[in-house]
Amino acid sequence: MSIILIKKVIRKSIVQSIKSCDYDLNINEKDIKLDETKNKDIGDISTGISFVLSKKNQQTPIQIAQNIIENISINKNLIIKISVSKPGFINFHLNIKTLYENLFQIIIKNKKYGQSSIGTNKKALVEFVSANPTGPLTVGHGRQAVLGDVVSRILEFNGYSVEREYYYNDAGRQMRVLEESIKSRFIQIFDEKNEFPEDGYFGEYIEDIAKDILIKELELKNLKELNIFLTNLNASDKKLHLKNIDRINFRKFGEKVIFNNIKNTLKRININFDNFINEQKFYDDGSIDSILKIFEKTKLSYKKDGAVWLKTSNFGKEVDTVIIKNTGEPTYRLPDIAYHTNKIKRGYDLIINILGADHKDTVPDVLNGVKALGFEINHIKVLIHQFVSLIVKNEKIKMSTRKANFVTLDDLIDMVGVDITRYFFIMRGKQSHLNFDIDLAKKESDENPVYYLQYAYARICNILKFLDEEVNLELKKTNFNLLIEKEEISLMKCLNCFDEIIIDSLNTLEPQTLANYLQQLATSFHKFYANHRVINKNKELTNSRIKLILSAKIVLENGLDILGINHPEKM
RNA sequence: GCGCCUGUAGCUCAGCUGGAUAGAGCGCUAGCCUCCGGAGCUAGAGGUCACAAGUUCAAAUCUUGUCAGGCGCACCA
Repeated sequence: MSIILIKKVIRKSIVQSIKSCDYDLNINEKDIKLDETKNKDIGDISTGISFVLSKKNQQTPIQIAQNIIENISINKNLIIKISVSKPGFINFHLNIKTLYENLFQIIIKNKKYGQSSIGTNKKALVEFVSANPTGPLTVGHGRQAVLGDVVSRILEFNGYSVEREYYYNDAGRQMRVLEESIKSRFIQIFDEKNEFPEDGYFGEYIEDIAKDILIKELELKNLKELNIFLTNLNASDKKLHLKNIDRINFRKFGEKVIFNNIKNTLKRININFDNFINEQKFYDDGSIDSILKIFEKTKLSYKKDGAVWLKTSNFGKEVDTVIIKNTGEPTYRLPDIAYHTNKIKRGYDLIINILGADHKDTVPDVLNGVKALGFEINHIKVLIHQFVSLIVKNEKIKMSTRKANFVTLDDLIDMVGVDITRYFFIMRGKQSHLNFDIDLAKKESDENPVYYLQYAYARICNILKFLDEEVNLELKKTNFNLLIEKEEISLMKCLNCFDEIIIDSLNTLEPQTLANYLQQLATSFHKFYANHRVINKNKELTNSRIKLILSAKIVLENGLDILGINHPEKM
């Protein structure tokens, strides 16, 4: 029986016992907090409920604990022993049979082991990355990309059918600046003195795009040919080439190149989006107009200084917010509201939006706007993650695509590989302000914790290769009772917790919970491996241990699959 | 100035719905392969859990204040 169900049984038994002891306290099962004990000699699961009870009842915690365990009735097949310790804890000792039974379940269920049915027949939408195509994805985007993908995988493991969605805007100010930047670099090819826009995109990729455009214009094959062409150019030729510049669509070309690059990068780290949604859609289908009319009608918006304002002060904000500039152009909030109502109308059971900390303050505006339009928003979850800071020569640098002080996600993948890239971002909580030191990343990549997990997996695969044909591996004939060593038991206990970890990561949507668990599991396996031989002269014991490591293999595999990390059989 | 996030070992970070002796990796010190992979295992050094008060039987965890850092507070997205 899984740890979740065992805990349920314990809670129920405690509540019944408390009632039969006539203690004065209204307590239900949810109030009984159960903890894993650190020291397994004391017990496996403990509770401090006696401390709570001793307050209203004139007895010491120890006395209460004694009373509770004297009056408790609990299935001996699950809990073999209950004890009281020091100031008044009640400790439950698991019956080892439950661990054996769990191994059996793991092997039967295999890839399905640990899955819950919470999301069965439910649809979820996860929106993430959503970077406008103004430059390559940076390690900053990488954090969000991996977080979003793993959140999606957690949902899928729990039965949800998930759509991954990327929302972008290729019409705003950013894109105009991009266009000017490319154009300026293009002109600079012929006229070095041409001024580059002060707030332009300074990255080298802009020059590359400009050159690509020229290569295409001149119908050349590659950069080499272009360089030859340019060295042979005289002054009057240069002017000639700048003459036709207005018919070139710099923005469109740039967008195409950059978007391809972004999609490529995502593909490299095994992230595949189902939908790409362009903001323009909501102008075209009239939803922005109709929302505007509703706001006007319900007096949630008003005109002032030539602009249209949304009364965000009605939602508890200090000031109102402009939704249409005096130029007649909407700010991003309006299409965002339209987009979110569109998400809701598409009928998902769960809508997740992953955003960087810089967007946090806009969330209430959008959600309140959607709510004001009469939509239910309880099934929308917004996950905020903190930034990745770049450490260069021991100094923190804020990454900016515009200022071109960033490390691209592609560079990171080139340096350390896909698995370490993914693991790097999910082994830490999304609220941590990550420091990314590129030199350290290179240096540590050989010693990275992700290898520790993969090594455990590869070791298991390797052992299985040495199996003697004479060993009877029939599951029903397996004598689990032979697994009694300390390391075997702690490995089995670890395996027993997987389903709880899964539920936990579903509730919190924090992937690092799972990453931490897998580290523990790998440790537990490596310790077992170091102390005991799986394949040994005793064929019956060999079979039992094979079942144990097979279970570890299955759980490692299921866990790594959720994290989207490979588990090679050889390293 | 206001709001949100963070401060834990030399470094990078777990632990945070309060529970028993605060953990991991890297780095440092010393051990362990006749034997299924030493990318591993064992032992050790290293901590006023930023600081201060409070709540509690119990605080790294909750509350308040202070200090330090990140991010917001646009007719940018």
